[in-house]
Amino acid sequence: MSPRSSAQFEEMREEKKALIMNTALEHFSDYGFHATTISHIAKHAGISKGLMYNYFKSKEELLAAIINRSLDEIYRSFNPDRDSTLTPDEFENFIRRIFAIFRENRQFWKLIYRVMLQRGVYEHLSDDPDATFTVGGIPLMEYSAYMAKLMSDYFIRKKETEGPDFDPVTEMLMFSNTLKGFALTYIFAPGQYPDEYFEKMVETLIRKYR
Amino acid sequence: MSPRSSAQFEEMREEKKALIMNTALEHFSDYGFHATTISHIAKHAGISKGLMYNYFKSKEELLAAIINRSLDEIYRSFNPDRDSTLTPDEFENFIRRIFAIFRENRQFWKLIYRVMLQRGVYEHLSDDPDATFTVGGIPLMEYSAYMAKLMSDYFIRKKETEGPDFDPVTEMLMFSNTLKGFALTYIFAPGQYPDEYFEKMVETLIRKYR
DNA sequence: TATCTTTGACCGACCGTTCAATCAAAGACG
DNA sequence: CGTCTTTGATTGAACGGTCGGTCAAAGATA
Repeated sequence: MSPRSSAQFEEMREEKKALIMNTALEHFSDYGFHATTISHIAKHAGISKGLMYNYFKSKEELLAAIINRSLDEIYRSFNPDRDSTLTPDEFENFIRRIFAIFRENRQFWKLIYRVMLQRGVYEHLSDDPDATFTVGGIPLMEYSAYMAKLMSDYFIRKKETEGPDFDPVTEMLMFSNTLKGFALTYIFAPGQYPDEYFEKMVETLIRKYR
Repeated sequence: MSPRSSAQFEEMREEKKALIMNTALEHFSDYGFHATTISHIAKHAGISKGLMYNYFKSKEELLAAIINRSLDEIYRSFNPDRDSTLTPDEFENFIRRIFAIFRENRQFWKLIYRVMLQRGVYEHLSDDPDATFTVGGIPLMEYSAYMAKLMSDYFIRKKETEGPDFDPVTEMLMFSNTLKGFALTYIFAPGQYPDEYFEKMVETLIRKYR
């Protein structure tokens, strides 16, 4: 370690890593993990194949780095009150944030859908202790469970104001799967409907499930 | 072509093709197209690698054959009145059939989700004129467009009975994306909820959108 | 024997990964 | 300032391995 290598050199290194990660994200999310070759990523990033391995020790570590970076980005922009229950206003805000996150990180979500749905890739990543995904320091699985609980509690509490005909489980499943369906359309076929439709859908979701 | 090869030999050949296709479907849908090797399929089908090429002239032709077979199966079990409009009863029946089709052809739908969402694989298949998918003789795209029209008309007609507050476009998008979300859950995480929940969801969908 | 089916060794292509060699830039020295 | 040394980023040929696909030959059948 030479003394000059501290500040600005580290920064340049991070910039280059980011360039590689952006290029790789584009390719992974469009073509999938297996179909994307290191050579393609390198060529599109404007560097040689070998240099890739000065920044990431394997193709899989590159993938893990991309996922972790995006998870952190998302976490920073989306942090509903923890240790608290969801108010209707917070619930409404949650729906809006979710759609915003899909809009701002579309490529990442494409990647996630493909990788998570691809048996083998995700399992292999899970086996590697260095690649355990975290969201704001919390293991991803734990974080998901917490969010699910928050949501579930919200619907259970709604029963008190909505009357005895209200089935919280059914309503929550309807809500979450509708969201899932819109996410899929929005991520993989954003041009299928005009943008106004998606905005309208947000309002409809809020009206129906808030 | 030997003279005796007509009836029963052709039948045996079709049986073996079916065996290969079933095995391949299992592997493609679980691991994806690229990650599945011809050798694995052959081994699991109990034949040699070389013999695969007596039945299918390439890995991609094998994939195309599987997709076409399943499309035909589905078409035969699911043929709502053509050249006609959808009545509420037919609409209800449509929802039930959709879920039944997802249940009966789960592996095929896993394959479809993965292949269709994977840029490159589908494009390559589309380029091959021999691999143009058809449903009951009709090109897949044409068939999809027809079904979408049928559905769209149904919601437009509903406006007459539901009053002026009813927005057919919004309602149809809510419906179709909810269905999409449930399909995704049902296909990729069928164990996430007990079977009764899915049955309940069918009834809820019918109640809300019929 | 003649014909058809089936095999698995084999091929060229391409994959992810490695590493010896290169080179521009920054420090050290005078 | 000019010259020599050191550094670490960068390259691309090369490697071991695996893939989809081929084909000569052995097996099965009649």
